[in-house]
Formats: sequence, C-alpha cells, structure tokens
Amino acid sequence: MSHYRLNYLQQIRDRGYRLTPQRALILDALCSLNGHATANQVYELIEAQAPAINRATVYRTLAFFCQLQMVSESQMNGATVYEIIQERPHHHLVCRLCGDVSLLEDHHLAELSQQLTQAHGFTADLNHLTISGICAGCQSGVGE
Amino acid sequence: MSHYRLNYLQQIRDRGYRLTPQRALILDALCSLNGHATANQVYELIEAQAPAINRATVYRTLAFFCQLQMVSESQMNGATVYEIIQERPHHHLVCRLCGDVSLLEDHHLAELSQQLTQAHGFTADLNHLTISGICAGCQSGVGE
DNA sequence: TTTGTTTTAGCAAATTTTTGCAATAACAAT
DNA sequence: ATTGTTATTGCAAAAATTTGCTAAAACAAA
Ligand SMILES: [Mn+2]
Ligand SMILES: [Mn+2]
Ligand SMILES: [Zn+2]
Ligand SMILES: [Zn+2]
Repeated sequence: MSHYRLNYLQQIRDRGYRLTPQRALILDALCSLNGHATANQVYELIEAQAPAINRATVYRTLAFFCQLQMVSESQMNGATVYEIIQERPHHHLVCRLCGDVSLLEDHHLAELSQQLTQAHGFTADLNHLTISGICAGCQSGVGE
Repeated sequence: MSHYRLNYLQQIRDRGYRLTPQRALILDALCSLNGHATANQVYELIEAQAPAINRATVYRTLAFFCQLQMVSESQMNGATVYEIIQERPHHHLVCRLCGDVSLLEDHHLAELSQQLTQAHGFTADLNHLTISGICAGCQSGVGE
C-alpha cells in the first residue's frame, strides 16, 4: 500500500512542482490510513507524529494531489474521503440505507468508458467512482 | 421545469413528513434556478422574494430532499449543486480542464445499472451522475 | 374550532473549509 | 556554497456548513 513504487514523489518534481516535506507526509499518511481517509484523519495522523503541519496545508495539498490525479476525492456517507490512486483503478457501491461500502471492479466500467469516447470524444477519469443505491442485504429486508 | 407535475409537495405528506412553506419555497427556487444551483443561490433567491428563511433551513432542507430522492446533489467544478430529480434521469460529463458541463443521456448507463443488479444485487440510484474527464475540445488542443 | 403531540424552523454557537498575505524554503543558476 | 527567484507554507481572518437547543407551527384527533 505504499505510494513509493508509484514514484509520486519523483513525479511531483517531474511535473514542475516542488517536493516539500508536507507533501511527502500527506502521501505517507494516506498510505498508512489505507484508503478512504478524511482530511481531518490525515491532519491528526501527521500531527501525532510531527506536530508541525497546518490544517490549511492539508486541505490545499489534498486538492493539489487530486488535480494531479495522484489522489481521488469521493463522497462516502456524507464524508469527503481521499485515497491514493493506484495503477489499477477500483470503485465502490455505497448503500444509502445501511452505509455499506463494497468494491466494484474496474472492468464493470470498461463498456461505459468506451461509449463515452465513441459518442462524445470524452476521456473519462474513472479513477474511483462511487455509486449510491441500495445493497442486496437491504433489499431482502436483512438491513432493517 | 415545474416540480408540481411531479407531486412532490403531496409526496412529502404521503411519506409521513410535514409540508412547510419553507420546503415549498425551496422546491420552487430550485425550479426557477433551472438545475445545478448552489445552496447559496437557493438562499438568495428566496431571500429576495420572502425575506424570512434561515440558511440552516436551506441546508437541512436540501439534505432532506436528497434523502427523499426528490433532489440530487453533485459536485461540479468545485461547487456542490442541487437539482430537482425529474422522472427521466440525466447525467453529465464535466471537463477537468475547461470546466465544460455536457449532457449524458441516461441510456448510456443502462448496461452498467443492469450489471450492478446482476453481479451485486445492487440497485443503483443513478439519478444524476457526474463523470469527470477531458472533453473532446480540450483533447484536440482547442481548449488551450 | 380547539387542543395536544411531534416535527420542523430559527437562532446562536461550533465546526469545517477556504482565502489573502507575508515569511519561508525549494530549487536552479551561479 | 551562495544567491536569486518563485512556489509553497503558516497564520489569521473569512466564509461555508453543521449542530444543539428552544420556540413555532403542522397536523391529527377531539
Ligand atoms: Mn476505494
Ligand atoms: Mn443536471
Ligand atoms: Zn444496505
Ligand atoms: Zn474541456
């Protein structure tokens, strides 16, 4: 779950930006938190280790990584969560009733992605989609 | 573009909630704003007409309508926008470079929706999806 | 109508997120 | 190593959003 094999630190510089300790700390934190972390969780984890980072920096840096497509931002049960984008994308189904978050393999979106290219010339990001709805359990009445 | 033919006002009561003037005003505002309106736009429009609604009420009521699936909430170029859900769903492609928002017809999602049911027993909401990516214009270098 | 019950709205405060600006520090060039 | 340039950070303030609590009002039942 490390971001190091993705060479994101190097990529930051290659893309013309500066590699700061804060940026490295935030990528590290996202990795330790292992996906779907809130800005506040990132802040608190870093704060616990090296008590010298500003909340504004966390927010700005997360936005920066999203723009660079190194991190995804998604809404999950009300919270805004961040996750490192790995080389193989994955997605989620989120149940509106019980809050359950399940995995959706990327291949389910291949067809759609293709259609968007063909019909609209649009290259979809589709790094980490979350689709809301009602899960199997809640439909069969188990979730009640 | 009126919500009246959707009988949302009646539905509020039928589903066991109370029909308040604030709720009606917010649905009306969403209609006049004609889709993709921010909470603040809703607030300001109502404020201009009947200067007696609280911001907290706007936020809470928009969340309430989302829960009831009468209104959709989406992220569009940084802003959180709301739109009345009509009987026929529609979606959007949002360009990450130029910000262009284009229409995506619902039939493009039929295949995916079906797969989610088959493979996961999941009933996706798919009322108003927004997919981020790069539009045709920006790819051909027009958007630069 | 009037009354009683319970949901909803308003208000004020708390919390979260964004922003402007000056100081700092990355990095390229000497 | 030192220096200069410019992106990035921290800080403080502003703006946006959420929350707890009380008063108001919607609605059901008399
Ligand atoms: Mn994920
Ligand atoms: Mn729309
Ligand atoms: Zn569920
Ligand atoms: Zn574009």
